Amino acid sequence: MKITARQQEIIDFLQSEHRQTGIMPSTREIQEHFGFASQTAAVSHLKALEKKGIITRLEGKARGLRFTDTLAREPIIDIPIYGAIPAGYGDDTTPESEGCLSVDVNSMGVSASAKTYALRVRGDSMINAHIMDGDHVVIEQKEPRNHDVVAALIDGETTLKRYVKDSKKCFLRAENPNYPDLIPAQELMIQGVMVGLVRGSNGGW
Amino acid sequence: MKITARQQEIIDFLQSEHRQTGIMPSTREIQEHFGFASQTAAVSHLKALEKKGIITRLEGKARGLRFTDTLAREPIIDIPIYGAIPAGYGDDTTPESEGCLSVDVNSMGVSASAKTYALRVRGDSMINAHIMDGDHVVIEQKEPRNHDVVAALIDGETTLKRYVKDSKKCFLRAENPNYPDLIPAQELMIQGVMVGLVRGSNGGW
DNA sequence: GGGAACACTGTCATTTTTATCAGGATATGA
DNA sequence: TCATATCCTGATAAAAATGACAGTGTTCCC
Repeated sequence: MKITARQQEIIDFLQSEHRQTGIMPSTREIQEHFGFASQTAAVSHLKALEKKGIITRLEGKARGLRFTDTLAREPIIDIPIYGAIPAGYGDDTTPESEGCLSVDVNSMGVSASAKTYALRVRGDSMINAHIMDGDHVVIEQKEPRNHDVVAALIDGETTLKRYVKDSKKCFLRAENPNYPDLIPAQELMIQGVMVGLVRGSNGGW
Repeated sequence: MKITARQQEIIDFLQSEHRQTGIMPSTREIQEHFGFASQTAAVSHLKALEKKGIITRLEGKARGLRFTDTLAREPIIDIPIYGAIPAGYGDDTTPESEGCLSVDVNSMGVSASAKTYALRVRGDSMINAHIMDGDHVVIEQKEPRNHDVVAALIDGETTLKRYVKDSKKCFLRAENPNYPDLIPAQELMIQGVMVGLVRGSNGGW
C-alpha cells in the first residue's frame, strides 16, 4: 500500500492545519483548500487514508480525525526548568520556571506520574560523571540510593553531588578533584535524584 | 483569576478526552459527561475558561478548542533512533528505526526543518567529550566545522569522532587515549554533526 | 445590601459537518 | 480485457455542533 502524491498532499495539509490551529480541518475546509468542486472528494480521500492506516476516523464526530501513529508515540511530559531552587521548595510554593523541557517518557525513562523537574548545571563539579556546564539534568523527587547523583541544597543553592553511603554514614561527593570531597549528608536537604540529562547545541558545550 | 474546582473538573475532562481520542469534546459531550440538563452550561464554562486564558476557542468551528499553552510549547520533533547506519544512507533508503526520541526544538536547539537523527552510543571512545556508553546523540546532517563532534562511517559502522582541521588537512580524533588518534578524514564519509545529547535512566549509566 | 462572578435550566435558530447515492474519467495490474 | 483503485463532480439528507436569549439560585466581596 503506497501513498500517492495527492494523498501525501492531503496528509501534509492535515498536519500543518493541526499544528497551526490545534484541531483537524473539516472535510469542507479540505475541499476549499484544494479547490474541489465537491466535498465528496475530501471525504473519499480521507476514506482512502483510513484504509491505508494513516489516519483514524471517529465516525459521526465533527473533525473526528487523528493520525494513527500520533497515539502510538509515547506521551510527552513537560519538565519545568529551574535555575536555582529556593530553600522552601516542596511546601506548595512553585518556584519560578525558566522554561520547559518536553521529552517523551520513553527516551528519558521517567514515568509520567513522577515528580520531576530540570536543573541547568552550572560549573564543572560533576565533570567526572560526564555532566557538563550548561547541561540540563532531570531530577526526580525520590529517595537516593547508593552512588546516585543527587541534587542537594547547600547554602541556599542547589548543586549536584554523588551520594555515597558506607557502612555507617552518608556522604555527598563532588566528581571533580578540585572540589572538596565528602560532605556529611545529614545536614543537607536532598531534593531529588538525577534520572536524565539533556545537552543541546544552545547549552554551551 | 483563580480556577474554581468545577472549572478544574472541566479542564481535566477536556484533557483526558483529548488524550484518549485525539480530538476535543463538543459542548454536547461535555454536557452529557457532567449530566447537565442544558448544553448552555457547557458553553458558559468554556467561555469562563477562555476568559481566564486557559483555553482558546475558534469560533464557528466544531470542537474548536485548544489549550492556550499547548501552542505556547515549542513544537516537538520526532527524531528517529538508529542503532547503526548502513553504508548507503542518504540515497532515499530509510534505515530501520529503533524507536523515536521526541524533544521540543527549544531544549535541544535544533531547528524543526533540519535533517536529524539520533544514534545510540556504544563504547567509550568519546568519554573525554563526556559522551557515555548508552547515551543518545542527536546528529544533524550538515558540514562539520573545526572541533565539531561528528558521526563518521568507518568500516561499515558509524562512530563518533572529533573533527579537527589543521592548516593543511582534516582529521578525526577519538576522545579517549586508548583509541587510535588521527584518522585522515578524506577517506571517510562524515554523516553529520552532533548537536545534542540525551541520557536517560534506561540508557545505562 | 448591591454588584459580580459562578453554576446552572430550558428553548430555539442557525451553521457546520458528516455521510451517502449516482455517476465520469483515467490509470494500473492480473 | 476486466477488475480495481484513484480522483474527481453534483445533489441532497441528516446529524452534529455552535451560539444566543431569558431566566433561577448561590456565594463572595466591597
